Amino acid sequence: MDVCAITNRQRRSLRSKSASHLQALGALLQHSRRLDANEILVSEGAIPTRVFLITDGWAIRYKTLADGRRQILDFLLPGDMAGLFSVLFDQTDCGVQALTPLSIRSADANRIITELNRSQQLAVTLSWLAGSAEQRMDEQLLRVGRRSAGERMAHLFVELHRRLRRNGLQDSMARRLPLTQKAIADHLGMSQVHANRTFRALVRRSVVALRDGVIVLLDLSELACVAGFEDAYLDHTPPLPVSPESSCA
Amino acid sequence: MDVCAITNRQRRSLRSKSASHLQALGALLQHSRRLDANEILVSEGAIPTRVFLITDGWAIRYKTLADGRRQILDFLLPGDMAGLFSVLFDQTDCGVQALTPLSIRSADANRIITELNRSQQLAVTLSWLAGSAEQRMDEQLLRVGRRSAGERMAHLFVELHRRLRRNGLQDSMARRLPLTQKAIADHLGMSQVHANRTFRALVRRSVVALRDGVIVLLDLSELACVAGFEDAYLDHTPPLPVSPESSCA
DNA sequence: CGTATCCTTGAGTGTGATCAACATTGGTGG
DNA sequence: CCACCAATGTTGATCACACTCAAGGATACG
Repeated sequence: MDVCAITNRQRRSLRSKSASHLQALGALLQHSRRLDANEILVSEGAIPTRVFLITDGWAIRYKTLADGRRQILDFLLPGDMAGLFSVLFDQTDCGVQALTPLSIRSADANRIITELNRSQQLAVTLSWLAGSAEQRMDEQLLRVGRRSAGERMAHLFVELHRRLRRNGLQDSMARRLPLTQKAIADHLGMSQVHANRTFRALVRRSVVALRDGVIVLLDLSELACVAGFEDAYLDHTPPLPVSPESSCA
Repeated sequence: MDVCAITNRQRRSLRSKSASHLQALGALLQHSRRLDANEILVSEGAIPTRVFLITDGWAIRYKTLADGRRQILDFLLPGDMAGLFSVLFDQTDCGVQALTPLSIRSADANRIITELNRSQQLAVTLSWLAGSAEQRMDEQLLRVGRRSAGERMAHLFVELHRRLRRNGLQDSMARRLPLTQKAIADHLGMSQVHANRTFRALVRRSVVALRDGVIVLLDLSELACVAGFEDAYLDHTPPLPVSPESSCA
């Protein structure tokens, strides 16, 4: 009997249990709310008090420097959670802000901590979410640190498309990204002007377009090619049970 | 009674429990081993089979692109763990390599998974470690994305010093960084040549020096100043129980 | 309408990359 | 012990990618 096979079975079991407990975690988040675009959910350095689930719209996790330079660490899409790890600490290390009008559900940090102490599985689920998040951060770091501007942007677009699809959106919807060029710039570590020029270059190659202020992905395989996208790094880390209609899009 | 105070008490309790379970986790890692510099512990894309604790020496977590460009995601110092989150997935998203001669202790992934299913607290501890790691990654992303070369390098040095001290090293030892300029470059997203020039500039200001191939930090407060170091982002995330002299202003 | 936000484009500048050469060190084998 | 090689650090010259500054156009909103 292969040791590795045993491990894999255990992993699968861990994962499916986590998936079901993710539902349980979702059930804790009762309180619904809507926010306008640009509204701040969590400010940098605040004391964490609530945990959020994005049910509709996009948000960002970000950090800023004293002189105003901003880095968008991560985009939060429908189905993603926010503030989950900060719950364990006294201070949030980054802010969270709505990028579009937003629908969220949330719960008090107390509630989550209590539950965390009680439920074995919730804790495992949390580790698992943390692991997924870290994999994304790793990829993002490689992107910013070692790829050219064009590669960075194409790569980001492909990743967002995959995440949207995985979170349950139709392909046609997953191709529509409500991003400003400033936001892209702040995520990819470049100036807004340069983001524009880089974007224009992709438009000229007909792989993307800008329609009504929304970025539309036209040619995903060409985009993946430009990006030098190394496949499947997202595929083995589904944060939600791959149920047909898992989300609330 | 302030809700926030309750939360904080719960947090503290969670944290101290995690701290003690970190010891327990360490106890699981029985198997000792030594490696030469540059030896690879985990190759990229491998199936995770073991979890490591660095007991002496430095290692790196890294990713590479097809054409050889490399990004060092994180430095692993004595007292740090590796491979802990990958255990939950089928594939490691990054490689781990010794930077100096290395002493490690390790355990089989099976063992960890089994324990994870059994021990409530281990899972919480894992989440907590994941949270700390994520905070570091966030800071690293801000560094690479939004800081100038000089700021980046100074900031990295300050962070490494603090981490070394927090992991229990004497100040004089924590000022000695066994880094090649290529490694620094690959971590900060710049060329080796530029890393050299940037480093030289710091040497000229007498804040650092190179002695016997080891980088020595001379003036930490000046270094923090050059870095625009925003204080204390590491201080509230001690991975070990907060010992009396944890801080170093 | 005036103001704000975002996109677009041009011009000039500079940070950082690339290429190349050389010094120094440490290790290896003849 | 010396010759050789592989890493690493250092420096110069050249060039390109990306930044800043600036200005104008489009759209939305009060």
